[in-house]
Amino acid sequence: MTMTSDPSPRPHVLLLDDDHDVLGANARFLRLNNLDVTVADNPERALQLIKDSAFDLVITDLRMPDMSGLQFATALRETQPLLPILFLSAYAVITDVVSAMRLGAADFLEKPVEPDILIERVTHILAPHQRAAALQRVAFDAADQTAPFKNRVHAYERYLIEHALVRFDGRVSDVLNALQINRRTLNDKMTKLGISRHSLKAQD
Amino acid sequence: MTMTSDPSPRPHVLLLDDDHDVLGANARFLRLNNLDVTVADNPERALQLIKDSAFDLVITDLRMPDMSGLQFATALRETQPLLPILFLSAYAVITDVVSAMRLGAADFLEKPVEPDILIERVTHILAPHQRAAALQRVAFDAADQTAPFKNRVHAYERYLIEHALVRFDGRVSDVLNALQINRRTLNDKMTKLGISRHSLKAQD
DNA sequence: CCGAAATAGGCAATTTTTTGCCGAAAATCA
DNA sequence: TGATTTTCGGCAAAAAATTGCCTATTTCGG
Repeated sequence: MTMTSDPSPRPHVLLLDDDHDVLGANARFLRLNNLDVTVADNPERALQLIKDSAFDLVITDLRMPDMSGLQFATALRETQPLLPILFLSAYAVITDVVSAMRLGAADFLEKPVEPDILIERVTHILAPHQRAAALQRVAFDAADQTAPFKNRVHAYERYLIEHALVRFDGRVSDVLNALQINRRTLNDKMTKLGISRHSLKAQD
Repeated sequence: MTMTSDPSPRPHVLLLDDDHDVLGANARFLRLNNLDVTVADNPERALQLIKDSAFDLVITDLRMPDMSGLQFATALRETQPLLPILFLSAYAVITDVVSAMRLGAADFLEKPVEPDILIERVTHILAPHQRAAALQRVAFDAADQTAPFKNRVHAYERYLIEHALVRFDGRVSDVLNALQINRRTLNDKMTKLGISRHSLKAQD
């Protein structure tokens, strides 16, 4: 799991809304904030676009004519169980929010949304440690139910350590402090689990 | 299935609300529906009760004087990453619902809640297959990023064991086989982590 | 009710993990 | 470059976890 020389370009965001005014305004604003934005004004089109290229985030309205945002998200989840989804809605009721979160929504905002708030939430969702949290769900939830207990615990320990190393850019001392673990113990675990701090440092 | 001489066949529910009228009314109604209900009128008391005995569900108000329902749930999740939580709130805003779901809430209902709806949701949450699904969704990653390494690993171990127990309806022998773990080790871990197989068996 | 099977706790031997201390190697900085 | 900080492995004592054996209790099916 080496993060070699990934140029890490701009995050690719898919924006879905049936209202062209909202669509244009939000797209413009997100682009101003250095995001690569693709727009769709209906769910079918959005699903098609997702099939064709990779996105880092999907932002969708909840109320749309053909298909609700929840139906769209359900369809999306069939092929993309991890892709972060941010819901926007003008007249959200509690049950919609509950349903959206159960589908694994990254966040849920009320329209009209303040541009500053939108950018703040989007940035948060796209932040490395947030993505790592999403990865964690696959890694351990969906993971191999047949693996022995010990292996699964070791996999989780590996995740925790790698995650902390990424978070602190490979600085062991910070990891020690964050995880509240003995230095010697951490070193031993890293050796045993085959973790190298060098391969987890940022490169730019 | 077997309703013979089970010492505690009825699900044990903890009801937390600072309003004594609401507390009494809901408790009475839940008891009429064959649930074993314990009440608390403040979060500290609730946390103490949970430390002392095993519950199958916690129902809590969101707005309370000393500590919000979200703070309460956060504290609860430190020791009980899997215990289903049902939130009730009169003036819920979207962000509260999002936060609650992120803490692994089983459901979120608006006050005043129709007794029939309440019972329907509670029954649904307590259904074995629902609990299994909740285990997969919430799990351990609700634990905060600042918790010590050891605590997080323990939370994960707890998750694995509780998940397996639910999956096999409390049959330890099947859990041993699935997790490929020594029987003695499993028993010790369950004791140390405070896991009871009885509270994870199916019941109706 | 009885007998068989499953479950769980006490105990002690064994194994593994954790920890502190030492010094060496590597990275960082002035 | 040289000084300082950070990282890391060897070693051994201490602590904790794992395991097997034995037995008590509970559960289950007649």
